[in-house]
Amino acid sequence: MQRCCPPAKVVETDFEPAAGLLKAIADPYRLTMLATLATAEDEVCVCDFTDALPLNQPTVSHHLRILREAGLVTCDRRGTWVYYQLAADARARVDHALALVFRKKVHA
Amino acid sequence: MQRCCPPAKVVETDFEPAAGLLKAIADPYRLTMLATLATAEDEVCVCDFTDALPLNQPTVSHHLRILREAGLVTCDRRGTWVYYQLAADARARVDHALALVFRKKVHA
DNA sequence: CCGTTGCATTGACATCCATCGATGTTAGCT
DNA sequence: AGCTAACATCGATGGATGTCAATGCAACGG
Repeated sequence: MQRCCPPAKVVETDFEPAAGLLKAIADPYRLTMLATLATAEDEVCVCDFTDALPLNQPTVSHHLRILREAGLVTCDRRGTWVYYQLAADARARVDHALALVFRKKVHA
Repeated sequence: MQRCCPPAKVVETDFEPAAGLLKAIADPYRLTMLATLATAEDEVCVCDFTDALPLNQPTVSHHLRILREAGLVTCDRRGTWVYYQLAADARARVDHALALVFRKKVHA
């Protein structure tokens, strides 16, 4: 039987970091949080999320923690309240991860 | 006690579709497959993946199915072999989902 | 102080997901 | 037809993930 094809070369890049970043984003509530922070162009208090989302407070805190640990948001406690902000390079980091994936073949 | 802040407005967009698309991508092996298809700029045989990845054949098939159902790749059976190709609008669909999230406030 | 309020953390549970062995299906070869 | 090869599907299993009640902790007000 013939070969199936000219043996294609599977890329060997380590996509673990990129996958981790995308995993942190791949949730409707976390996307809502990111979008809110992006459109606000400013800090947003945690209570705004707990008020607006159909989630209990611990769950909101959980999602915010994931975004925080992914480096996509930063938080700042002032008094009793905690304010979240979109990390300056959040969009850039995601774009970079995608560029790593979708880049075309490099022509010599 | 004072209010925490001028009540920020949480966006009400439905991010389920976007999250679904990102979830389909948020895996290192699936990113590897997409990157391979992108750099190949051509079809890639399933056997190339089963050869190159440390996964059994059913697992490779599983990941390809997820990408297929997300509309990110297409497949074409020719004889015994099945060739996968990056969907033409794959990159655009992901970019659109991200644009939905990271768009700044619309100034009236 | 003491009670309250806002948020984080813990522990438990249910569900989803990645992986693989076994089996099914389709195509080619003799 | 019978055999083999390539890929898909099924079923089971272990690990990851989303959710919430209970608890902890820090900051304010009385």
